[in-house]
Amino acid sequence: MVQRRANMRRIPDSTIRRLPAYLRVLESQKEERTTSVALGERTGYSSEQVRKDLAYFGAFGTRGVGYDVSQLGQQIRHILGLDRSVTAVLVGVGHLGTALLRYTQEGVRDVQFAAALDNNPQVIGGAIGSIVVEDIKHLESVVRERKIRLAVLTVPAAAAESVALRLAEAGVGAILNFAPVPILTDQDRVLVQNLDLTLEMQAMAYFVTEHDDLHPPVS
Amino acid sequence: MVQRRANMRRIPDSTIRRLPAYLRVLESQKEERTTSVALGERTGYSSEQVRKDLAYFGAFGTRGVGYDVSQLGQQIRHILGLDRSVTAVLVGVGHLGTALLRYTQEGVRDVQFAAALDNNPQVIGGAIGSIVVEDIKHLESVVRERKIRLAVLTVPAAAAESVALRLAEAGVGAILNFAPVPILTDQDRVLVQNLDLTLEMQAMAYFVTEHDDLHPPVS
DNA sequence: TCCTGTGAACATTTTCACAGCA
DNA sequence: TGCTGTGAAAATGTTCACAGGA
Repeated sequence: MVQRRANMRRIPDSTIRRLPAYLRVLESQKEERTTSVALGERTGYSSEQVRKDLAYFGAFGTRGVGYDVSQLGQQIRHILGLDRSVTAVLVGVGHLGTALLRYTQEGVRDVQFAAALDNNPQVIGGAIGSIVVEDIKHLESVVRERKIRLAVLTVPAAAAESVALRLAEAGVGAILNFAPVPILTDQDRVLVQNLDLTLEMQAMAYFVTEHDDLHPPVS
Repeated sequence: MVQRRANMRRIPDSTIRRLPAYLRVLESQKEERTTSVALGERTGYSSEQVRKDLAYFGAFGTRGVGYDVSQLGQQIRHILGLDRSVTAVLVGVGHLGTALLRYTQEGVRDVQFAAALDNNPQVIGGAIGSIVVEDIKHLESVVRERKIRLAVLTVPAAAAESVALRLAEAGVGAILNFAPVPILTDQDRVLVQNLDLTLEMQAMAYFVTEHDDLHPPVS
């Protein structure tokens, strides 16, 4: 889960996490108007949930009618900061990093990577789409000069902590960490979201497992 | 979030999601014993949280002492079903799929992929580690013959829904969907967890954005 | 009438505080 | 004394139910 620096906040985290999903539906929408029911169906959330989420930032739907698609989209982009082109740095251009670099070059609504860094000479200098991979030794100057506030970490476990430290030191505001080890330090300076894909798969295993025998507390 | 088929449940979802993190710490642990405080520090959760999670399935720590590392590890593996070698199928061997295939071949504790499928002739027949990529047209027989219960979807958005349908039809119990579009159908037959990495990045953008101007509900 | 916006009820999750065993 | 296990309180998140404007 996201750990916050301060805690004064008006919009719940859970709402923030759903906004990008609404946004994507809105951007694939041809009609000018939509409703909370339609938005709910296409995102998998309840219509009440949708309305409550949108109401948090004073969304103006029209009673009896619904929401204006482009206006609402613009508003969500503004909340998320996506209208101010959030620039990010990706560290670790392996398969996962490459996948993320490609995804984010497909849509305009996405977070844009201003740089991709790696320490592998075989990778440095190569391009993923329009982004040229640079040497990780330039991490500090890249972050400072391009005013990067968001970092995505896709490095091996062993490197994660030290790279995170350098990123925090260089002044990024948040780190989305995909390395298979949690980043635990410096959480008052940067916000860290750990997202470990192998852990997610292990959790899923539970849901396909028969548990009849489990609960009688084992002795 | 995970949507459940039934809802009788004793261990909360939130607990299940943390168990793999505890497990990983336990397996990198040299000492024979550990405590809820140590486990908390290394996973980023509070010690009370750890104790409560472990108590759900009748864990036996020893008061005044702590938990037996190997016993607790074994117990968590059992809860998650990882001691019965959960076999999974990966569909879509792009960069993300390849990354997942590699990760899960590194540790014994992980979910093991029994098959990887794709529709690209360039990819079919190739190997990622010890796993040979097979033609997606064999999806149904692969799932049935290898008794696969868990599917990981890393296909393009356009293919996600139809592949999910085939997987559900073939009898998998759960789908972990990384495609940038939510799987919404058939949720009473299979459990679906949608995990969209680009959406996660967009949500992170919020946390590095200044919001002073936002809240005065916009008019 | 239709669909939003929202207080209130409900449910879930986390944190607190401490009793109790080794 | 040290650390677990657990009720109770607090916080957070979701659903219900309906008032009210277009």
